[in-house]
Amino acid sequence: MNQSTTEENRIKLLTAAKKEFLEKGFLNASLRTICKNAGMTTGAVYFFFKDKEALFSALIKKHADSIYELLCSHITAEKEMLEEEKYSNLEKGKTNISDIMKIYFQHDNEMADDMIVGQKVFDIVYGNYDLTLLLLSKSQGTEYENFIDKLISMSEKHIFLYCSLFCNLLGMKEIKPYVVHWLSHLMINTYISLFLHIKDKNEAIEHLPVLMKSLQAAFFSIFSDKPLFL
Amino acid sequence: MNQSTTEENRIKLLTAAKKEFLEKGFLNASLRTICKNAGMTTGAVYFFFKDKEALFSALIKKHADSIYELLCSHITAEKEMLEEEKYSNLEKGKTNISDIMKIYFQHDNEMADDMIVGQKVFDIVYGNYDLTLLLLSKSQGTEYENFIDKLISMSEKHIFLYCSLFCNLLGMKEIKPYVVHWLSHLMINTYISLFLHIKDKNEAIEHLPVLMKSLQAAFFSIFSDKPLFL
Amino acid sequence: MNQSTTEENRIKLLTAAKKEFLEKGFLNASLRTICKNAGMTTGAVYFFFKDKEALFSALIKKHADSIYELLCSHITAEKEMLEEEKYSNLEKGKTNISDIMKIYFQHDNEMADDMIVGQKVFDIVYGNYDLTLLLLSKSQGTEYENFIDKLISMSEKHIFLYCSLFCNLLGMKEIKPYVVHWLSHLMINTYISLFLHIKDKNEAIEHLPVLMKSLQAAFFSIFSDKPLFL
Amino acid sequence: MNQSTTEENRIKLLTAAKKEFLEKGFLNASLRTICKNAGMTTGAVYFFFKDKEALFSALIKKHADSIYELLCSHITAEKEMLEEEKYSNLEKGKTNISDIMKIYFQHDNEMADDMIVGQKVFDIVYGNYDLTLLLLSKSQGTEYENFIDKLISMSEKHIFLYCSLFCNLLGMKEIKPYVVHWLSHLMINTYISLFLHIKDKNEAIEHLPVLMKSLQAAFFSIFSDKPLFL
DNA sequence: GATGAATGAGTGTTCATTCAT
DNA sequence: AATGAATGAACACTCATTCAT
Repeated sequence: MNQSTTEENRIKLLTAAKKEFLEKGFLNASLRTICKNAGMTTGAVYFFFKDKEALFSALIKKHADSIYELLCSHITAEKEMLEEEKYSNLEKGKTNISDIMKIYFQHDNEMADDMIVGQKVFDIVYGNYDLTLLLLSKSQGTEYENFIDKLISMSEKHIFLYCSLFCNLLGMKEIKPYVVHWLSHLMINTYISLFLHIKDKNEAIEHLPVLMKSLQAAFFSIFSDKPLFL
Repeated sequence: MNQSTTEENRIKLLTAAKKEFLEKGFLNASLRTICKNAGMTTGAVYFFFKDKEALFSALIKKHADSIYELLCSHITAEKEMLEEEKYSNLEKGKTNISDIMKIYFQHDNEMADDMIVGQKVFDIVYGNYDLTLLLLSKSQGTEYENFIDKLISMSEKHIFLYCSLFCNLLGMKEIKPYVVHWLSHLMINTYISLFLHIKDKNEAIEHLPVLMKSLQAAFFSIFSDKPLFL
Repeated sequence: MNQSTTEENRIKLLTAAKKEFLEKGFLNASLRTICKNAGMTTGAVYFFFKDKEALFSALIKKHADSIYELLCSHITAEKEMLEEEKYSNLEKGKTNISDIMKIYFQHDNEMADDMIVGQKVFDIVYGNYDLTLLLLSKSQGTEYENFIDKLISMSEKHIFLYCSLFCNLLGMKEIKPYVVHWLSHLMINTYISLFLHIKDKNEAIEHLPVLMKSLQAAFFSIFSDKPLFL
Repeated sequence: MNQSTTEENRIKLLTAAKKEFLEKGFLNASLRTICKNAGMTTGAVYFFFKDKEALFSALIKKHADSIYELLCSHITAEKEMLEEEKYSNLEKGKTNISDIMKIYFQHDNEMADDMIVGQKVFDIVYGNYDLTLLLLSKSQGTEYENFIDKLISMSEKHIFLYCSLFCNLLGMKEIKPYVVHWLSHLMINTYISLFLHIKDKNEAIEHLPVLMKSLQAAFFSIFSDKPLFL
């Protein structure tokens, strides 16, 4: 018991910090309160952590990194798929969107990739609900305050590749940058909204197919001039 | 001159407050700074306003209300349209989604209702860019911090009516509440994201048709079991 | 009584600050102690002063300025005397130090300039003994921590002019810069040491003639190769 | 290896302390920083030293002592010289200052005593420039903060003897105590100023003859009533 | 011999708010 | 109608020091 006391105190501090940050957000959280709740004195926090922000980061760094990296690897994977040129049989400028969608969903059926990634994300994200909440909603004033924007802009690059490819095949002019951004925004916030509203992971996962299908509809509709698929 | 001085001072205070809140957000804004910039002393603010939050509210109340009410009246209007039962020719449980869409877009062609509302919203929202920014991004810590959620949950009721009607006609079981919420989230955030990224109203409006079509695709795809309109 | 309370409080604060700074020096002084002794709360100091250093400066600025300016004007005056070329009858390179001293002390007898300046300095410096003490001994950590150096380097320029002139007349090579600096150091510290040791102004003034004569001896000996005026 | 490790750690600590004290002065130095730079933990310092001040003292005690003792022994030596009564041929009350100076400088030519002491001082003082700097400029808050005063008041006793003797021979009344103090101040600060401004020992020594001659002029001028050696 | 953890009082500073005038 | 003075609690953070191990 004795030798673990320090680590226990560190954890007490982190636990109290998590609670306080969740309740008040980073900026309004009080180190005093955290220490008091951890049964320690104000100075103690500075033994373990450089400053208030380091305490916050210590809570969520690993978590934030794993979320970020999962998205990175997903995007890298998709990029490779595009480079494999599944769409290479299609004739540039003369293809129509239905042909593209057929290929897209073939692949999707095989891999169900989007949903697999979705599930992985949910494993992590729901694996520590509080930390994710901290990261997404309570990090204003820290280096993580733009975390969502980072996710969006990463996903944006990925979506842009698809848009470029499809526009090229369809003979359309490029999708406007903001629309690409918006699509990315849509996707990332779909996950985030789901997370924030549905506290139970399995229930969230049950929602995924519908949301994905709907997002895909939103996405592909971009490439059609017709009012809507009629 | 004398009787208007007071009103002038009120306005100076509000102007300085707007600047400060925009720069730092509600919580981090300093009343001291506001008063200094308004050329007044700290006490003055308490003559005009009950406290810091009342000052913030005084800035955006009208603006927030008008946005809120516009959405209300839009929803009421749509509700009436539904009650007029444009879809009454369709046979319950035996209609398919294409039929519904035909009617939906007929009406839309006549009215271009969604886009008209969109334009009205933009008139208000871009009419005072700063106040909208305050409301959407700088209101944490005030009664308005959940303003977006309020919009979403109002829009939710509206979307729910459509969903109910369509499901009924299609013989589907009801759309899950969260999916309805999410659709609403999608729509509201589409406006908000557009606003935050595109500072120029006309440019924003140019984006609307694409975004609306895409949102409609997302919406209608909900009612189809098929992977996607193929 | 009521309307003067604020100014009284300001003075209480300054008085308490003076006491605390004198006892502990700027860096080790505690604003809390100052406020407590002034019968005020910690925040009060920030109504009157920007920060701790501004409180210190408020105490001694005028005082420091008047000392500095007195020295400035003295030096300017002496410079003009040199420009009047009292020494113009002497032949460059062929004069000896006794001739120079004769002229120097002629002027000095008329004006007793050095001592008059000395007396003025003492009027100011002893006029508020505590403030001078603050400035000279307790200002580490403030903008005044190098005040003495400023005085020395100003006096240095003045002494340099004399040295240049005399060396020129004597046909000597220039006095080394450090020696000029040291002479300046000598002079300024003579005043400062006197001040710090002799708390009574008149007693201090009684010492001046001896010290001045001795300093002059130190000064003129620089220009002689002989062991000493024998 | 083991038994020297402790000593090595002591030295690491002292080295890091020297650096920190030089940079920030005693009061503003941080034990934390010292320990960190020494690669040790905060507690370690308290094994070797009683407290912060003991650490400082451990650095400079020997150095300060040797400077102090050199001055002591010099003064003792001079006292003996005086007791040998080199000036015993002179008639009390009827001697003039020139006669005294002749003897003084005779002795000085033989021994060049002042300058020899000066060189010894410089060997020590420049032998460890950092420690001397610590002692002279960074010791505020420690028992050494008045070290210079101690030197001055010791040298004072020495100068007092000369003054007494000379006054006696000259038939003058005693030099005032403060003037004696000031002369001592002059001398000690001449060394200190030289040290602080001229980092190179040999260059400093080159300056000594001029400074000494000048100081001697200052000294002997004290015993003359005439305006100055004319 | 030295660590590493923890203390607790201390720092200067900022804040929204109050209130007599 | 508005000032200007003052409050007092709160803030993040630093410090020299202690002590069980």
